[in-house]
Amino acid sequence: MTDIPQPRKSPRQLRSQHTVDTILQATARVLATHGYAGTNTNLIAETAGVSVGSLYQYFPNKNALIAALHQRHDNQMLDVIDGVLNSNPAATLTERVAAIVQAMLHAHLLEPALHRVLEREFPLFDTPREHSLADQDIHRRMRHLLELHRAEIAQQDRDLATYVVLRIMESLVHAAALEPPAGFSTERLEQAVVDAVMGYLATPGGAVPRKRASAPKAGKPATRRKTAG
Amino acid sequence: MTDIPQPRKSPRQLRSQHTVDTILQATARVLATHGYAGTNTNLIAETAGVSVGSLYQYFPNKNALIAALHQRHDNQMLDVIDGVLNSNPAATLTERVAAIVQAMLHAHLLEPALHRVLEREFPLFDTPREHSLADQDIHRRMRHLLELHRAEIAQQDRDLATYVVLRIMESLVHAAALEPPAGFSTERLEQAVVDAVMGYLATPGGAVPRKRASAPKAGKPATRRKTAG
Amino acid sequence: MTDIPQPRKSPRQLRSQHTVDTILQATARVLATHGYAGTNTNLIAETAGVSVGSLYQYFPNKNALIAALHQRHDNQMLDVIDGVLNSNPAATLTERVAAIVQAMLHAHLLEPALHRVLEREFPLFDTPREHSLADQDIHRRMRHLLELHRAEIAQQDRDLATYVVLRIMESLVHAAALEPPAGFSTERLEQAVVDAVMGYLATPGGAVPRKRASAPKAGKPATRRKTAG
Amino acid sequence: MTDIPQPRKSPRQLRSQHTVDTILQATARVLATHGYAGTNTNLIAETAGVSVGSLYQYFPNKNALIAALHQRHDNQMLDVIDGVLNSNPAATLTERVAAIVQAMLHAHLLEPALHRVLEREFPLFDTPREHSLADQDIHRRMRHLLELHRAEIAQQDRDLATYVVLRIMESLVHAAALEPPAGFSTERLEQAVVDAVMGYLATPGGAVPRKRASAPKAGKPATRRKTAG
DNA sequence: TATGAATGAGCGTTCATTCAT
DNA sequence: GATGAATGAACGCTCATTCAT
Repeated sequence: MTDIPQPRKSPRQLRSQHTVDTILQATARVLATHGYAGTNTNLIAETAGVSVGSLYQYFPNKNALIAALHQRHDNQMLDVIDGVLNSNPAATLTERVAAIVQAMLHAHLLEPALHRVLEREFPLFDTPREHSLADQDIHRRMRHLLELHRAEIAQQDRDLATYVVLRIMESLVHAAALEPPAGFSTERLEQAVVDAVMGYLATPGGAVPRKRASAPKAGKPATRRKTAG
Repeated sequence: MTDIPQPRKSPRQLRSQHTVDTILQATARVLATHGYAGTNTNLIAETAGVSVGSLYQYFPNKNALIAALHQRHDNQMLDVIDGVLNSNPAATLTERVAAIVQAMLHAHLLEPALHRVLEREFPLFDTPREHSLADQDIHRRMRHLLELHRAEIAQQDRDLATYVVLRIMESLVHAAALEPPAGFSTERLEQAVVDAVMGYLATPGGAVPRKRASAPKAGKPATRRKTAG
Repeated sequence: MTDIPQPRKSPRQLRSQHTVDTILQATARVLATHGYAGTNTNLIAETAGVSVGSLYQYFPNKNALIAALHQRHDNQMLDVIDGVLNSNPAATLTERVAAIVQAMLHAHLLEPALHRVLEREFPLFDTPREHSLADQDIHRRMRHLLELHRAEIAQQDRDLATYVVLRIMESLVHAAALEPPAGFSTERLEQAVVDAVMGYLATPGGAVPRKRASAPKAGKPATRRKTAG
Repeated sequence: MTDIPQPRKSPRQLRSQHTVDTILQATARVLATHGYAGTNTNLIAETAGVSVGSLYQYFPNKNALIAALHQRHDNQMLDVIDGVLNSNPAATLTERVAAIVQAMLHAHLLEPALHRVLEREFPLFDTPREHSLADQDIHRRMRHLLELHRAEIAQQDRDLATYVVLRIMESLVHAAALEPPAGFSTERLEQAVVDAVMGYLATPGGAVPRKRASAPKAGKPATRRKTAG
């Protein structure tokens, strides 16, 4: 539980790097096909065509394998955001958010079973979501994106907004990709994620009087101004 | 994995009912303090001051204990929504959403460690999110709420909206209560959840041209009409 | 393992006797339908419509139940033999053996599953087949039968013969009733048991020179005289 | 109950083979000394001087251990018959049967306690006596033996005769070796087994009128013709 | 370095038996 | 007597990890 999930040794040789990759692939496959409960290091090693001993040469323990997979996933997400940031400089925020959501969804749809497991099994869950480096990078990139489009955003606190947007994206993309509710196409769900993100950003925020407010007049929806000229 | 998490026998005598409660309390405590990996039935029984045999008299297996805890939690959430629905008939949607969010947050803050574990460990996760009865009720209630306030909502598909709103609430409330980002007060996080929900509902949706549409001109934000009047 | 399998108290009252019978019936049924591994006292009690406590009022432990069932079976066999002995005074040995075999077979065919289990599970197997009273009675009756027909028997030692005949009957009747080889009708198997018993009895016995005998001439079958004029 | 009792992996290395042997020896010893009820995998492993893990590396479950012991025993019996078949071509059927009986008895007398347990505990007893390969071989060999000596046999159906002979041998050898009745020497019991087998084979069979035949006149023994010229 | 046989603590679960009611 | 909730020792089995080869 309190293990350091770092690769035991950084593979300097090519062969080692290849072995590490193979093991990780095997871990993903076993996790996806057998679920967490059915996953064990011996099976992973066997699937990878490697001996258990070798596995432990590169990963100090089972948790490290899962942590590495999380790492990998975080990096993929990071790449997704980076890709969007670095292309089409003229795009609107909505377009960019849509592009990110679409790419995320796509990534999750490649191995839904694996992601279903990864979503639940976070080996170091004692430590309060000790953000991985990639995780911090993701935050930074997203914050940068919001900064770029600050004119299109009603939310004032961009740091908080970054956090909220990432949470919304994560949960809704997971929902859409991994446990899609019956009756809705992936396209509509995808659109819903974008709606949720953009809707939040378009909201000034903090407008609701907390507790004990004299009951507002009527059913008028939250008033909203266009966020940009 | 494919177990039926139904109590083995419904306790008829008072003594039995008490035993069941005690066991569930103990499960929550052990889960919260030891995490899922550190939780085992013998420890639960010991903590409950009960023999393992008694535990298995009422719960067919370990998973059933967790499932029961989920059930309990779902029912709490259901009560929260019901409570809001049944009070203050003149309230706006925003106020009601705010009330629900606040109550949810409050509920999660009572036993954050337990909820942290419950969030990840869903013993029946093979079954494609086979919504518990309470879960379905929650959906129904929320849909009813949106129906009541349909005039304040821009999203057309109220079924989809219900799903999205519940997902957003769940993920952001969890985030706010169980792994709050440093630097933000609970109040602000709470407000952010409301913003996200209301922002989404206020968005007409579907406005984004999908793939390969003639690239939009410029950085115009997602257009948005006032949802009502 | 070293338990005394005697009923804890002899049921003097009618109600008690009935309870005991019910429990024994239930034991038989559970044993037959669930096999030994699937049989447990709680299930037996439930099947009998009686509480476990009551069960233990009449049987000191699980083994006692099985022992009682064996007892019951032994008594049935005893009755079978008695019945044959007490009828048709003019019958030949062959006819009587045939009648016994037939009755035994019939008895086993009523509850083959039960007998299959009973055959294997003899609770006191440590004690070297401590013959039950009924068992001893059976031996006595069979010896008496052979005595009556001594003129038709070639085997000299009637005590040994009794033992052998009972063993043959038991094993072949079990085989015929409980695991009949494919391709043979019950009738033929039944006949085979009679053949085996009568064949043995018709053999003078001890005719084979032990080890180192000067090799006999040829393939002549074991010569045999008619056993009786 | 419905387990496949195949070794989990066939040990390729010498060390492995040795481990397997040791485990089987230990199983036999524990079974013989503690009985089936007193036998458990941890004890077996301990007795073998091996860890439970190792035991389960080669045997999928407890039953597989017993099944392997049965296998071993079946093979021994097979060897016994083969040995007799391949020696002394001039021997009569009686001599050969005597030799087989003697060898079987001898084999059982080496580890009577073990065989006592094995006789009762046949882990695969659900499967309708799915004869092991060795078991089938035994049948084939015995049938071949009867074929060779068909001139010395009165029973017409040699397939049925094979079955009956094997059952008789098995039950009487067990009786003689494992629970010898007081008062008889092993030699006499051995002779009795031979008598039973040869007596059965010398009987034409089927001579008994079935049910309700006009009652035969008197105590004439089962008539019997000489089986061969 | 790689292998894979071996380890053994530990877990989920059962069930014969007891005893307060 | 009868009940059935409670007990808890014990067992089958797993699997992360080690280490001799």
